Amino acid sequence: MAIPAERSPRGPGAEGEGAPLHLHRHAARPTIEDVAQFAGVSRGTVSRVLNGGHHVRPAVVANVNFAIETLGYSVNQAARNLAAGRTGSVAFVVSEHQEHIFEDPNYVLFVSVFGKELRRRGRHLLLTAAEDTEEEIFIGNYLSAGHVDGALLALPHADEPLLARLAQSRLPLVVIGRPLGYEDELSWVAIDDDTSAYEMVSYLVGRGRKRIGTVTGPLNTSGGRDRFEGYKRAVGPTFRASFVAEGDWSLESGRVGAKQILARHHNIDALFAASDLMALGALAALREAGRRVPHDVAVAGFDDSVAASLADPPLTTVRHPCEEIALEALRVLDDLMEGRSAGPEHVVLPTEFVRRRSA
Amino acid sequence: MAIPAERSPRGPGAEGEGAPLHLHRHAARPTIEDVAQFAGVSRGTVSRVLNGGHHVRPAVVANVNFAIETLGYSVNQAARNLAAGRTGSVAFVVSEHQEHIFEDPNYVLFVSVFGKELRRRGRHLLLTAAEDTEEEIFIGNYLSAGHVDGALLALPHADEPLLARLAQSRLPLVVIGRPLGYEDELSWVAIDDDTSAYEMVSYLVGRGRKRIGTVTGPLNTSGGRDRFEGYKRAVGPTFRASFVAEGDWSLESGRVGAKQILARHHNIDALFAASDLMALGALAALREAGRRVPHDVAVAGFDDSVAASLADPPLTTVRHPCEEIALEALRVLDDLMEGRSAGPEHVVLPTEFVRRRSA
DNA sequence: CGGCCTATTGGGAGCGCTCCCAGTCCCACG
DNA sequence: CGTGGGACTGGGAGCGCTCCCAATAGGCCG
Repeated sequence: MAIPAERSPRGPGAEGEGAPLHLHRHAARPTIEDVAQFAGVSRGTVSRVLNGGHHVRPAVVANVNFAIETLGYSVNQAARNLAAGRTGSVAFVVSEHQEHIFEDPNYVLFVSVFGKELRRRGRHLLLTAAEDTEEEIFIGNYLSAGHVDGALLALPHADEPLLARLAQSRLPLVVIGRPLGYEDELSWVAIDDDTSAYEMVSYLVGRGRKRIGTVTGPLNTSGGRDRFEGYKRAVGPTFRASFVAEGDWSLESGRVGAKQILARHHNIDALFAASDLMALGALAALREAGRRVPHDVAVAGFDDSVAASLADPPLTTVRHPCEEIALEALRVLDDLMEGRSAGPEHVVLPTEFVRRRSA
Repeated sequence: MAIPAERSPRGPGAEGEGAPLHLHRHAARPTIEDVAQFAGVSRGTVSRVLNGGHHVRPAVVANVNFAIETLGYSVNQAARNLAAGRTGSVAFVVSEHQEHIFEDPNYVLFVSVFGKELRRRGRHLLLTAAEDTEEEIFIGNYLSAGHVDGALLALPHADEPLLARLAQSRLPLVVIGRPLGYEDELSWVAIDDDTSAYEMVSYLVGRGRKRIGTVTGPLNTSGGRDRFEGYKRAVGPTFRASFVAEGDWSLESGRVGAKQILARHHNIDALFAASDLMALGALAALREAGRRVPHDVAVAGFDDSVAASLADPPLTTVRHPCEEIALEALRVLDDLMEGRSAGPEHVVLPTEFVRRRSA
């Protein structure tokens, strides 16, 4: 019942000879019209209920919902998107080489949260990794061509041509992390890297550590730069460049960086790595050099990724609220897409000091 | 030009008073009609060109393509999907806990390949992780409700209720890896785990190793089981259960497993881990136990993931052709979705022995 | 040279929604 | 009791495609 026989076949042809085959494809998913008929209201009313139920009597809302439940109706996104003039998808753009992406648990977490949340809103997540400049151009074109309603960007490097391109398109955009050079024009969600790093290094100082080295993130990213600034502020006048090595967030770069510093100052008593992964690398380097952690050298990481608690010893680190960042970015993007926000929005989320055994 | 003034506004209202505002949204993306007009053909012809150009004169095809290029036209997926009666998306379902997923580079590679390839075909990738039974039910309903055109499954465990549920839905489905218990009814793409493992362990035997331990994958997965079978076949009558520890693919389980075997047989001279990650863990355990690799103990992994070449020493392993598997799975799924295949299709892809320094 | 067949082409119908204009109904107010 | 106005509803129009039927244009055979 409620799947009326008059659901007309595709073309005008082939009437009366028994139901045309293509009518049965997929057991005829019910449409909004079926629901309307079942509930004894009009298509318009069902649509209203589907979209928040405003201006519909509560009793009618209940009726319609009952019909929806009974018929097992679920909205056809394609039709909705076409009618509403949107695409129904949001892109998540990362510009990194694949090896790095897979290494970084944060990305995976972002993807997971974005995917789940967007599905709840009847939207899709489009994953795009810009591995080289050519890809970036393709992506830029693709995004500007109107295939997506908005985009979430995680572009660590400051010199992104993609960013410049997208900044002037009208596409709703939210950047994860502070976009160097576009802080004012674009919306972004980030943490206070500087202060977080400052607090961590101050903690090391407070524990009596005197010779504190650091493996920084890439200094052309806001995260890398700001965490380094925090470190400098905390060590104060004792700062010396020979205590610093620049890494690229990766485990390997942490190992190499720690080795360099160790070669220059065999007596360092603490090491602040700007990411957990690099801290893991540093841990390996220290082990190889025969240093005990935290007894000889205290090690601090950043991110509080899964790796941090699995490390040996578990890492003292700064919790980077990835999930909250993801949700907040989504909220800002929603506002942008629905035209609810006046201008670029900037959100800074708090971090949290996590003390474990490495420092 | 070519954006004709007669593109009618939404409703019948507000004519003649200058163009209604909403006409300008997004700079009016050109439609198939605009292209048709520009090329001097009909909508139908443009559509034909868009879909392969069959039954259209080459000269006309060229014309239409020129128009498309000139106007910067790109198809509106929502409209296409609605008209074609499909959803335009494909789900990739993984059932694993998040920590494991992020640990496994294979998944990330799959996601990347699927995403890129599907985008090329104008489809979306829907990522869904079934973290618990409740989630599985939700996903099962969601998929069966007709929100996707097909699904790719990576469900390592044999006892998947989700699998049972989906197996009887009419949804086109391709499983990555051999689905224990559903080998015949479902399509799948896999490698020959048994033979690959057999060859690897035979290699160890051929190098004169006599006491070969193994850390297996979960024995309720086809991969774990089959690699173990290959190991048993290769060691032959010298097989003893005390040389075996069951792992769960994770690094940590590799370490634990190796330690167990080491405790029982302090004189093992080779170790076959059913995954690179577990081999990495085993490497750590051996290092802690003061064994040199490969001098004292040869170590072999499986997968040839990025981790394998970064390990110290680099791992001798079996290359698992992830990318090829992904592409093949997509092809099979395409066939299924387009109704081109008669029944379930089964593909077994070749692996490759990769010799590095660990064995 | 006429008729038949096939390769092309045009364009009507419709996919399942959202939007929005016109009512319709009902209640408070004067 | 008449009227204005707000809360609800119904349903036409249209989103931009694909499908498919009918129509046209050649090409080939007898």
